[in-house]
Amino acid sequence: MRKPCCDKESINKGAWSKQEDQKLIDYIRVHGEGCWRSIPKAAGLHRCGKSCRLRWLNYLRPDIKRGIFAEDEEDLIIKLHALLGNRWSLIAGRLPGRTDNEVKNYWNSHIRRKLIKMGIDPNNHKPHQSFSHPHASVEVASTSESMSKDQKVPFLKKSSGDAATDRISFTKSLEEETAIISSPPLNLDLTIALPSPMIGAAEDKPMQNSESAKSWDINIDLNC
DNA sequence: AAAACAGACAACCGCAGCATT
DNA sequence: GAATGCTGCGGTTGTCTGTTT
Repeated sequence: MRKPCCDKESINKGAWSKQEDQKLIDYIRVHGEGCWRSIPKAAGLHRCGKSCRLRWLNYLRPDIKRGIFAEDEEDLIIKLHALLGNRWSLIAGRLPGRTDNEVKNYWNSHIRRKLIKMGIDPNNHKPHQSFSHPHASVEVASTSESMSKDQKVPFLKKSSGDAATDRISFTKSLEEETAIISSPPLNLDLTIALPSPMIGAAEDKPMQNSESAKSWDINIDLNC
C-alpha cells in the first residue's frame, strides 16, 4: 500500500490565511519551486504539499493575471476547447497569466451557460438537437466526450523525431474538421509543433517527463 | 429584514503518468 | 519487471457573496 501524501491529522485544510500565503511566497522566493512534498515542512506550513502547489500555481504566482476574461480570451478558450476538449492545462497554457483552474471555472460558470443559451452543446460544440443555431452547423471532429483520452488529441502524443513532420500545419484540415463555433463564423488557422529546443533534441533523447511532452507550440491565428 | 437561491471561485480528492529504486 | 514515490491534471465539492423573493 502506498503511504498517504501527507499526515491528514496534522494538516490544515480550507482557505489559506495571509500568514500561510506569506510563508509560502517567502520560501519559494528563496528556494524556488519544486519538491512540493518537502515544502510544507521546510516552510513551516501545516499543509499538504499538493495544497501548497495548488495555492502557488493558482493564486500566489507573481505572473498571474486576475480579473475578468477579455472577449478574445473567451473566444480562444472556446476554440481551444472545441479542439482539445477538457484539457484545461493545455488551454490555459495558451492564455498568458491564466491558470487551468481559472479557465476551468470560467468555462463551467460562464462559457458553458452561454453556449447552452446559444443552443450549442458545450460538450461537443454541436447545435442542440432541439435548437439549431444558424452559425453552429459544422461538426467538430475531435472533442472530449466521444473519445478516449488518447484519442482526443492523438497528434499531441506521437513524435516521429523528424522536426519537419512534427511541425504539422492544421490550416486546411481545421477548416474541414473543426467547428465554426461562434457567431459570426471565424476563420481559424492553427499550427501545433514541437517547442523549438525539443526539435533539435528529439532525435537524440527521449522526452524527460510528461510536462516537457506537453509543452507544444500551438499557434493560432484568429481572422475575425 | 430575512430567507432562499444562484453564481463565482478556491480548494480538495482521486487517478494517471512518469521517474526512481 | 514490479513496487513505490512524486507530480500534475481534471472532476467535484464547499464556501462565500450577491441577488431575488
